[in-house]
Amino acid sequence: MVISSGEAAATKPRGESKVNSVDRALVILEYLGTQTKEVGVRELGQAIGLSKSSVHRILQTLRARGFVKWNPDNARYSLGIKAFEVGCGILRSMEAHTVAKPVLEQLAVALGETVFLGVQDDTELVYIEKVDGRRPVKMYADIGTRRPMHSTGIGKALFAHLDRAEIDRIIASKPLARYTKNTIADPEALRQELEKVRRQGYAEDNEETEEGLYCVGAPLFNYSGRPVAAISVAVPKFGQQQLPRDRVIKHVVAAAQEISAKLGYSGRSKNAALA
Amino acid sequence: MVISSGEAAATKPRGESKVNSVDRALVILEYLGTQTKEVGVRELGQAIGLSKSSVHRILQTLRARGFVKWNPDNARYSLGIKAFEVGCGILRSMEAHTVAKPVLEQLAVALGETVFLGVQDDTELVYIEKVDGRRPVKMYADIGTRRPMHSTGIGKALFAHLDRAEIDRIIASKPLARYTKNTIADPEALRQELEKVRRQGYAEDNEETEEGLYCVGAPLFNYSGRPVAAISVAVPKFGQQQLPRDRVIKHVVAAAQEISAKLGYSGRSKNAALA
DNA sequence: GCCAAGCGTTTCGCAGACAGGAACCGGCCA
DNA sequence: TGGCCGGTTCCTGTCTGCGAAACGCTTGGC
Repeated sequence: MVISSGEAAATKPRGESKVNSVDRALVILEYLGTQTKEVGVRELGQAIGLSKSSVHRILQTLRARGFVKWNPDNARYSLGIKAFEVGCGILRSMEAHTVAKPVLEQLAVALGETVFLGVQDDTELVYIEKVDGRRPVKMYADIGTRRPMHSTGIGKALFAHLDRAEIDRIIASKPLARYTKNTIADPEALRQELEKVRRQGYAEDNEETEEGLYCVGAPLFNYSGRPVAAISVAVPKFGQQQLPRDRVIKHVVAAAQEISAKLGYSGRSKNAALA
Repeated sequence: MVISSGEAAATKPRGESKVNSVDRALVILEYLGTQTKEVGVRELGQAIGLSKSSVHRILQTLRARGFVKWNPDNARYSLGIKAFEVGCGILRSMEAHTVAKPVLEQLAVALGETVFLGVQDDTELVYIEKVDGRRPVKMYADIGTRRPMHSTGIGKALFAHLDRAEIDRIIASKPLARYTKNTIADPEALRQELEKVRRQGYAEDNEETEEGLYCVGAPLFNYSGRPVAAISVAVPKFGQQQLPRDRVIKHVVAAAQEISAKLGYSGRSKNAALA
């Protein structure tokens, strides 16, 4: 069923029925997820525009289920372990993660650099796994972090293998943010870059997200030829990094192909299969 | 509100105020977290005892915030990436995780076995990090998994360093489940075991959770001397495993002490500080 | 040692949001 | 083709959840 053409018109007038209090609870969870420190009821209410009592009542509910932790010493709230437990459930149902992890670990050892696994979420990308390399410094990104699709190795690797319509949608969704002087912030240039990435089968991020950081990303395909995730290796440009590009690229592409094969990918794309 | 304060209700003056729909939404999230496959509205409603329309309305709300993903092909629901993203927020605010991870990776390389990091959550323990060793088989546990405190290396290492009252509370909370013939299921025997663990500074799990699996766990203390987490190494007893116990124990304890030191632990316990 | 300010918690009456049965729609299978 | 199963939408009475205000408690300034 491909009704992508009229979906905007068809889905829009449809009842946007939602439950107010549930929505508020989710906003609270989101907010707590961004905070590294415990927060108070009032502060929380002010941050998200709700009355103290409403926030308090919802927090009690979240607490009763373990999604929120309450510190009896200062009566402040923070995210509970249950939130983590539930969120991790997604990894168990994601075959790509299970299959990819051991390969990522080999890759990290072979190259000695930090390796990432990421998936697309709407118009952005979320890192879902990270294996550190031998380098002491390694705070480029963390599991659960969100990044744009156009500036990272993983992002571009995924981006390039989407349908034309999907690419258009993402590019149109918001202006391409610029992070460094190398960031590709022009839509037309990005399209050309994606075309190149698609042809060569891997993506390079040459200080496009962060100064001094070079990344190589490659997509993972499942049995149906859909790009379900992507991996990347981050190589700092500081110091004397002897790793030649070719070597990094070769390893990343090989690892990606190994994972794709384990996911049942036979080399044919989704588009070809549907045509 | 009906005047219920007349008699027995006086025992419940404590505000048990909670928001019904939020609670239901959390139940839905919990349920989705346990499923590896997408579920339908009706199935979900039956599983948690709610009407189709209520479930649907809540799912729409969760979906709008990205906590739930909707598969347009089969119109089924599953956990959304946002749930993962939010849940991971807890790792960023947990110093022990950040500090421990590189040490765990060294440990995994040094011993070639799988290493875990876990924290206490009420009466149980939750794994929050895992670094695989070189062995091919390694499906003992996964990140986000819950385990009892009395049968695992990590669990006993944490358990042993809690306050007396806390130990009593956890033991009293539910009967000690037996998993293998070695599981310590007797409260008194467990107390003695914990005393031993506390004295020697590490915990051994000799096939107490799973047949054929030997683990060594050690606690991590923060600046205030509180046991905030614990690490463990799992060694399969199958095949020819040459790793002598002493070597595993030495490495685990050393790694735990290194992490504790980085967390500001100076060697004095919380109890001593309070006395 | 006092008072004031700020915090989290609790109360309470009313508005209106929510629950859930039932109808509707569309796809799948026999 | 007809029956079934599941998702979505509609509608109404009920009871839930909202938020201003009151309540204790702790803190810090004078």
